Amino acid sequence: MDSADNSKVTKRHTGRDRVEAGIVATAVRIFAECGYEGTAVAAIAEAAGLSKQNLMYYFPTKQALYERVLDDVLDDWLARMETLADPAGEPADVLRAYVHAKLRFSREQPAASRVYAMEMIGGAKIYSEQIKRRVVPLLRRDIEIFEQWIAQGRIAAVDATHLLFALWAMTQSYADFSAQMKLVLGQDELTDADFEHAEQLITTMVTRTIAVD
Amino acid sequence: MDSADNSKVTKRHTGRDRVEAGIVATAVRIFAECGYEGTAVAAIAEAAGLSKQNLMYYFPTKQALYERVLDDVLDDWLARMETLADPAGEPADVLRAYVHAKLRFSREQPAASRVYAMEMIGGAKIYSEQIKRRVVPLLRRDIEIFEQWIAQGRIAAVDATHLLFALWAMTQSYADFSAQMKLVLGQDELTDADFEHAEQLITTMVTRTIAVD
DNA sequence: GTCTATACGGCGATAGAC
DNA sequence: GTCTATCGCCGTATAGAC
Repeated sequence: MDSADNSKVTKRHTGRDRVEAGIVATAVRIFAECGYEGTAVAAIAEAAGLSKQNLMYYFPTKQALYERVLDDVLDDWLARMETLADPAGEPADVLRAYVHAKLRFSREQPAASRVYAMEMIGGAKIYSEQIKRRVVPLLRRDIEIFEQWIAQGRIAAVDATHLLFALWAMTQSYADFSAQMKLVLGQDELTDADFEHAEQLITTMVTRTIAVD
Repeated sequence: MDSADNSKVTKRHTGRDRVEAGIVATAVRIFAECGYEGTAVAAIAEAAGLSKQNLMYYFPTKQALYERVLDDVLDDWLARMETLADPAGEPADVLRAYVHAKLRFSREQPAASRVYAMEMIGGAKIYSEQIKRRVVPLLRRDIEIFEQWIAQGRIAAVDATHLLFALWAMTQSYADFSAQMKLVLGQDELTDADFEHAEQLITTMVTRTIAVD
């Protein structure tokens, strides 16, 4: 369970951990591009540089690999997010940092974001229990912090739950809907400048939304 | 191409059109739930009440059916959206109507929204040409209208492109991420009240964002 | 641990009778 | 237009040699 052991110092299982990490890294990309059913284990194996049968020595089933991919996605995302919400901090600063971190995740790990999004859109048939355990409590805690701020008159009285949904949606979309954005912008890729403009606009929206009159 | 002929008055092809419409309506739901590759043609056929082979008489290939589904999704969405953007109208009113219409689409046609979203997340490998032809021009026109408003000083000077992306993301997410929202809210379904709160929050955000100082 | 070979099922698509 | 029958491929998973 404590599989977030990426340090090169650790010697135990070095070989196996390295191989697994390589497989997972490749699998994230292909699952994101083709979806769960659309992905062939053989395609992941080939891209990762081993045989299909050898891959299935490390991950006995396709679903096991898929769940491991989602585990790692959550590990990465939670590690970036857990320190952020500080009830005592200045709300505008906290929210700015929140937007920045979430947008950075969309920028740096778009495949991770997309795999998670596809699982959600399909109704989280495989992974809903993990989401309930690991994600929902954090989101509820964030909502509570927003509501404390409102009760203390530190931000305007808006719907805290839907404010969080809005934050999530706006930042997430720069990974999930980048294909459409690229078409609108007439670009092959989203650039650093695009992400800076996005961050500025979203931050502006949030700041003006929570400003007390 | 001019397949948007739903009037019951039209007698030609009545039988065939009815059957096709039934198939498409069923297919939208199943594609949304299982994805393109995860969907078996036989599953659609059974749910629609005919044999797989008979379905393939109406739609020769799975991909043809899928494209038809996306065509109909776009038809519905465009019909709801095309009359909205009015450069002469009051910006706040236009944007309120935009949010209302898009959110209503997420409420009434979540499956349609999800099929479209899944196609986008996967990189629009099948449907990007249609999106380029039918969607992108409309989005660009909306962005231009926002920029006119800014040039005229009728709304605050924000990034028009990313404002549109934000609008799209926030409204879309109530269809695409409803699974996660339901988990956070602890509800089996999103209710009318949830959508009203969403609309109020999003409208508030947009209104405060565009307000001139 | 890695490879070869193969079992097994599911699915898209086609052919042809009625 | 609808049905029965079937082909052929692909993909997961397993067995067993090295």
